[in-house]
Amino acid sequence: MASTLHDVAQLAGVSIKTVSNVINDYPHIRAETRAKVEAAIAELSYQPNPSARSLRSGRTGLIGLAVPELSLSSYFAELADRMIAAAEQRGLTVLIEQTGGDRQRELDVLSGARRKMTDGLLFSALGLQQEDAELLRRPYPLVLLGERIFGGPTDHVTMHNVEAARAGTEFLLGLGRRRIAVVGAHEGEVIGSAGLRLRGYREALDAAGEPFREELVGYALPWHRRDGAEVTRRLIASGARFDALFAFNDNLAFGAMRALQEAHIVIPDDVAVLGFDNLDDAAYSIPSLSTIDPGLPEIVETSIELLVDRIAGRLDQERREIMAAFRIVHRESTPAI
Amino acid sequence: MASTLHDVAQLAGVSIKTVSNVINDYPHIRAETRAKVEAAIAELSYQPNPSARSLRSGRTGLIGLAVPELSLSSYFAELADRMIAAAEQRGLTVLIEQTGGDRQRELDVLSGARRKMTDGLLFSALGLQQEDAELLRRPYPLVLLGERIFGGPTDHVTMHNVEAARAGTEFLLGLGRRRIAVVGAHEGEVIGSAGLRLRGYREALDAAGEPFREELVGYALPWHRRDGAEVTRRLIASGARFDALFAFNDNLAFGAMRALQEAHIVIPDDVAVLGFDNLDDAAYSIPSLSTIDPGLPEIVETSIELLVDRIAGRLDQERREIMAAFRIVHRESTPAI
DNA sequence: GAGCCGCTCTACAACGTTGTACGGTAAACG
DNA sequence: CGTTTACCGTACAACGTTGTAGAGCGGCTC
Repeated sequence: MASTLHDVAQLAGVSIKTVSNVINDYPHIRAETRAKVEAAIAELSYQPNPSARSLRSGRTGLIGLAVPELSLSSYFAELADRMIAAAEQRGLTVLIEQTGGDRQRELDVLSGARRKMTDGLLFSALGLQQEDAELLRRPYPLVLLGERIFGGPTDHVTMHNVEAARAGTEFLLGLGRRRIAVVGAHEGEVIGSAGLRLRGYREALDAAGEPFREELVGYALPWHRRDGAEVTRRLIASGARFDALFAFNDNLAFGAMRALQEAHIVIPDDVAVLGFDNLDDAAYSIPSLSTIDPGLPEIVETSIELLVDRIAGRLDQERREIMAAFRIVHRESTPAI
Repeated sequence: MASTLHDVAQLAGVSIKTVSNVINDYPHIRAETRAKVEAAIAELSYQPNPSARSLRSGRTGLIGLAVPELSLSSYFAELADRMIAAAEQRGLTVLIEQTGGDRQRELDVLSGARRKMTDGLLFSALGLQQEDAELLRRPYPLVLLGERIFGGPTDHVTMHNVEAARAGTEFLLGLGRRRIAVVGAHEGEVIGSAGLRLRGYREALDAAGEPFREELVGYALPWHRRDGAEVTRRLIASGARFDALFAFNDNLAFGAMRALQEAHIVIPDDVAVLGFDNLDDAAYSIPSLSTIDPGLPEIVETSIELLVDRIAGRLDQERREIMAAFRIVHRESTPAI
């Protein structure tokens, strides 16, 4: 059924290598020869065999994208969606691998069989920790995403977590809110989205001379909608008073809004709500969610660019750490100024 | 860097083919030899080269999953998530391709370069139409998902759209609601999720002796949250009265609920809302969404099973059409009985 | 004890492609 | 006019694996 270079060469009356040269845009081919070959390719509707090509060339045209999961966290679905599109523009195919955010499965991804079939890996870690940094030293192109590890041996694309969380908190303070609950903290975490965002929150409080109130900190792991709802229910039940709520991602915020409304707390009058991620859904929740936009398009373009660069070039050049620009998106869950 | 069968063979003092036999669980190998080989494999941390393997065997271990998109429609993210996990259990890797629901891009997927690097395709079409059925006749394993084409040349896994929509409508009628708006109809569509669900809706009305009111039909394409909101706003603005709303998917329902609440219409007292898909989010919206569960796990398992079967076996055996079982999930957006 | 069978292992070829080396021709140069 | 240079095309080998065929050996059957 499937035709090969050999068939095309025979039909066009040239050598097999000439057909290969035509396909690979080798410059020194007579127009006449090229036309003959192209006609033969069309007639046989020839398509190169990618396995043979990869075997010979050492490149598969595949890149891995390791994420915790596609559903539940819309953030990773949006990330994957954009990554697939961005890769396609560069002639690459994305192969998605789900880790569940589990440390062991993340380690498995790093050395699993799929590393032999991809040219590089975009690695969005959630279970690894700063101490695991050296485990990222691998003999293949690897770009790290996320905020679990900093200063590791690989290129790294991330966001301004501390600054953004600080700006978000300052934004809420600027609205006159003084008792700002947070949802999504992780017990004892220093590095990682939760730790960094909590740090930004505290910095803003300190700068404004507001006390840090432990009773307003809601711990949640993982960061799904249901966790946001549960934590917020507990905060409400604890009797702690708060006039704003900063959720460390939009999913948590959606769940938190749910819990607030159950308790007949009015958003934003009684409690202003701010999220983080600017998911597509944030514009369509009820009320629509004010949130921090971490610059996903920039993250996607940059990380693919870095990976492509590593694939093409040397693995030993200096590592790069890039942070995307953020901005605060003001919607209905925070009062108009 | 990477070691080959050759290296392992040399280290173990056996032939290259013996190593291959060990790896592929060929039964007739002395325990002693096997141990030697396995030690050598471990020492060199040998991993087979998938390109060479594919070239020689004709199998890549990859299967394509074509969906319209991963973000925006959580349904496809959940589908992809489960499909990746189900494939993994069978030693397969899923390669996701996004078509945007565009007919031309769907056709491109059918004959694109990726078909040469996958052993089969799970194809969730949205842009193709019944007339395109014959275009699905392909020389590779192909399982069709969705409801755009019926009776085509391939295996097909779908859901009971008509029956489920009818049951959903009867459920609303059973609550005493008589003026049931629908959101998500497609102008003139007969086959396709929208057409079939509209048919189920009409069948239920007919059976109950209720008139079909054209003014209660909201047309929406695509089926994103924003479309549900827009259509519902128009329905409200038109002055048409309705006491229930049946959205043809959950995203539309979320958008519709948003529009209803904007207009201070109380759910479910003034208007009961029913969705379709049972997304994870449906349990966490405000109010939580009653919806029709189309049996996603069954769809995923079945379609992978069919595809694996085609890959392993003959392509010419009779085509199969399988429908997953559905059920109605009762939550807050419809009144307690 | 001749013949047969099953077990264990090996040699060789092949999958379809691309890199290397080189042969030949025509144009450009000194 | 001889030599270099650019251009166009080819032959061969190699990428790492698995299928096929078969060799060698021991034990079993009759």
